[in-house]
Amino acid sequence: MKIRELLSNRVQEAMIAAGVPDSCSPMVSPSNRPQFGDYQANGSMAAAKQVGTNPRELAQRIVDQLQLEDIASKVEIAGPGFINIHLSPTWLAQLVEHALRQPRMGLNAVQNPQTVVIDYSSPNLAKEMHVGHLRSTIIGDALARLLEFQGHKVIRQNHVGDWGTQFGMLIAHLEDQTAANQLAEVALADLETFYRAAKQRFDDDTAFAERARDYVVKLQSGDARCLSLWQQFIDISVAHSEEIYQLLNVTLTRRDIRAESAYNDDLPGIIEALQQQGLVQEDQGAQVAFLQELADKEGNPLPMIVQKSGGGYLYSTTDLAAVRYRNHQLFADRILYFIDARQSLHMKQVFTLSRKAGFAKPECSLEHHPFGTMMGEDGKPFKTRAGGTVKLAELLEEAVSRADQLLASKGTELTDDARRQVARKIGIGAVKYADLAKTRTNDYVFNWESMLSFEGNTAPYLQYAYTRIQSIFRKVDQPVDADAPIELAEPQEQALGLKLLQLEEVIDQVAREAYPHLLCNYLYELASLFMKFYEHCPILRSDVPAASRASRLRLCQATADTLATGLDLLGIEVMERM
RNA sequence: GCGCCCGUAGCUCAACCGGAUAGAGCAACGGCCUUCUAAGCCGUAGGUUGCAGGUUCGAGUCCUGCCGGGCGUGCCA
Repeated sequence: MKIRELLSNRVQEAMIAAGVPDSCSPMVSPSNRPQFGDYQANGSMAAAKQVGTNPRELAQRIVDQLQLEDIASKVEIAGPGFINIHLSPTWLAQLVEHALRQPRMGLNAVQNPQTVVIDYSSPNLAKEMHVGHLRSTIIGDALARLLEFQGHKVIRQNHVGDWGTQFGMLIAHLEDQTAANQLAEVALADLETFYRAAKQRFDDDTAFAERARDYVVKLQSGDARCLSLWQQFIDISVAHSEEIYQLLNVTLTRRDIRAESAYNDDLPGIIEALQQQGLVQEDQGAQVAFLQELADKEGNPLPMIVQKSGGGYLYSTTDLAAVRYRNHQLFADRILYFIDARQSLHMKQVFTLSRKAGFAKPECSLEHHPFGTMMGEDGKPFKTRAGGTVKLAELLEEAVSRADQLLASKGTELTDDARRQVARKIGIGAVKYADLAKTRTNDYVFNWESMLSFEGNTAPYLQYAYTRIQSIFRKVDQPVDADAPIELAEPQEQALGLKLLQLEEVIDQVAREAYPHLLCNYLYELASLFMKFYEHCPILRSDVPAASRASRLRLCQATADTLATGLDLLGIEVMERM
């Protein structure tokens, strides 16, 4: 049940009955102040302008036509023509009861499931995963979970970088290490160190650099020896990534990898297709598409190189091949890219040319959902004190370790073993939530203090709300009456009940706009309303009437389920105790 | 040069196709635990939404100009 949708329909009907053209939106949204009711319809002001009448009078005519007797306790007109709707607590109580009786709190799968390809994480396998990969990985995974929950067919595509000139020096260096009787696994235990060593030799040793370049050519021409070394390198690097994904509670697996190299054989065909359609021309030896759609204000088209003058391909070529594959092999209805905002222009170019070349079907939605950079507290990109990139593995270890120390300092009753489990969920959850809770498109400041202070809009606050509920259930001496009527008598109960019913609206919005912070905000508000309810409405105290107790226990259950579901969509775990 | 993004309380962030008195948390101050986990709740204080114009019944939100910051901009990805 989506209350907003229901009210929108009712108000729209009333507007039409009041003589307003059906192109006018009812503009129903949750009220921002309690005195303005639960929902407000703001459409009559704009409609009055179009009809040429007084907005307050029109609002009155709409209200006269409005059929809400069954669900609203009060409808009033305020200000220049706002229509404020106060919902009936008994009606809300019925809705909560109804939702509780159904699986998944009554959240149904969408009517028209789509095939949605999600391109996210996509680290470069030449190096270890670092903080720069965190946002794409976390946000993309949240959308994958959420769209899957809605019933869409989600195809994860981890477009890892496993090809290119740097692999020449890496496999040359690997060859020397293994020749010196060192196991590949040992040599590659620290990818970052390995990369730096290879780069150092490449820069200092001309003979080595020569061999590295030679290996690039051999690799691309399918030399068995080089391919074998390359494969060893890739396997170990992928294993590193998988470890990170598991620790992060991210759903990506080896099967979701569709590496750059997977498109190698397609690249000549991409260029041919572009040439045949006259979409590219040779310019200074390179194959270039001049995009009039992205021209500057003088009308100069934007150049996009798709093949280098030496015949080599670029990431633009691979991305074009990926669009074609996702359209014509995976049959995508939507393709979501969770890629750094700095690549916005590149994505525009890829999308534009893909459309023109027919790699993307007209009905397929191509969506770049960019995100900002993770900043340190100094306002500059997040780095170690020494100025290096921060390894993701080390960051996550620190998060878990900090959470563990915090648990210890709070005097938790958990056993050491249980505490480690909980520390992992809290630490990892804190890092993920801190990222997810900020508007995706903005840069954001990474700060241990605020994400692990466990106060305010943080994962631990939500997890704590959940454990408080579980604690209540542990203390209940009699079985909970699963059919007890819900009563929303106190204001805190009404506010909580209404919020519980709004999850689906939020999920829909996140699915459309790919902004997980909307779900975070919702969950925080829900937890916050629960805390107020918890403080104000006693449940197990002996002086609480049995009917109130049963009703409140069911509200607790609904809150716990909603929190767990919402957090799960974000890839964050809950625990019974903390 | 051109293009894109950003600028909201001391700090970190919200504000749902333009809506009412711009909201939270942190930090500050004051209350609330012999009773369901105080990682909590209640309250006080804190704002010329970078600046100046414009459109509108109504602008943090849209338009123009300026200031400040970030990023991108033909052979890396």
